[in-house]
Amino acid sequence: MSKASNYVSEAVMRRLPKYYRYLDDLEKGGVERLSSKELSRRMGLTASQIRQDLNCFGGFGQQGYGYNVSELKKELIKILGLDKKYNLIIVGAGNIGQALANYGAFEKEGFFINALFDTNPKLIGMSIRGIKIYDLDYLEGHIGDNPTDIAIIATPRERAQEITDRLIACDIKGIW
Amino acid sequence: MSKASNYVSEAVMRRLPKYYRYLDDLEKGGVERLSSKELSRRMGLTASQIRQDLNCFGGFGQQGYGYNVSELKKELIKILGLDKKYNLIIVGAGNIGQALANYGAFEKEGFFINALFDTNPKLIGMSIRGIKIYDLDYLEGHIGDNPTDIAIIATPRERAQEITDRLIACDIKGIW
DNA sequence: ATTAAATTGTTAAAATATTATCATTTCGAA
DNA sequence: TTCGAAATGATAATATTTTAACAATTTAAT
Repeated sequence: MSKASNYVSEAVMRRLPKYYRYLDDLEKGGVERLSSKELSRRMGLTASQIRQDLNCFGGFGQQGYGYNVSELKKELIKILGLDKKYNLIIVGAGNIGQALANYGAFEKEGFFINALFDTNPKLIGMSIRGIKIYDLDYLEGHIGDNPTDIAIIATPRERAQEITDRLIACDIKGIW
Repeated sequence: MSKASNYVSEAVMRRLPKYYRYLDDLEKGGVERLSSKELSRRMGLTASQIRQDLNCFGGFGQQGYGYNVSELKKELIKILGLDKKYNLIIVGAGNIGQALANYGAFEKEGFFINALFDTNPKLIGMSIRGIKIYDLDYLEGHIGDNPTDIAIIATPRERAQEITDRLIACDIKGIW
């Protein structure tokens, strides 16, 4: 049923979120079953590519029938890790950082913003939607004390490199 | 000097903005000359790839010397169209749409937001930084009357497809 | 119960993209 | 001025990605 190889190419990984979004829409639209051909028509890819992409993770379809939309969507959720929760921090509490912190919809997708960091004394100590703004000096301390999966860098570009280096030193899994 | 072929692969196009950002940083750091080898070291690509990518557009380098940073940057500006001005509209004046409209830094890069669109009667008629919010019904009308290069969709996802269709019907060059 | 149509998963072929190689050119030191 | 080191741009080799083809299986109609 499922393939032996465990390596999945980057090109495939890039397409997975797109598959997921289409399946989510189709499921919401009440579509239950779907052929690679039909999906290819909608997405503008080839049916062959879709079948090959999905087969990297296992034979989710059924010959002569196609794919079950909900089932396939569930598999994609597992593959993409959308069923997991992620803890975020935002470095830079300026315009963009504040806008992101205020934008509540991330929680629904499993992303929880735990802290903001900045160097501006006027901002340090403030809270946005209950999320505290800390002194940038405390960055490593916070990451050491709190599980942190992803950091969003929302600083002027000049500072981004330095921040990136510091985050990498902390073993952050994802930087955005 | 320059290559005959005029087709440039998507993979190359995806890398160009990254080249530009590195060159911009290097120029600001006072670096005048640069070899493909040195750039490859910094960017984590192969020197060969960099040379081949750049050669899609012409022989900007000099044997035995390398590339002149400012000159190469200028070429990339031309290739990427960063010297041009673009007129934008934002469809959806909710959280994200407003945040984008408020974020002034786009103008510096040549992107001018000309209008916002929404269906919410409370928002229609309002202005953000002098940018008016129009009724979504007026979308086609506005695009017909004003040069519009790019549309940013900042609506809930359910509406995005319909908006996209309408924008495509208007011959918008870019949708984000 | 048969059969035709539809569809998958897999294998093979074709197309693209990346990397290595190398002749040629330029710089810069002796 | 000569020579070696450094570097490009082009070409060739390798690797990856995409597409096509097809046997096997399932559905559904007659």
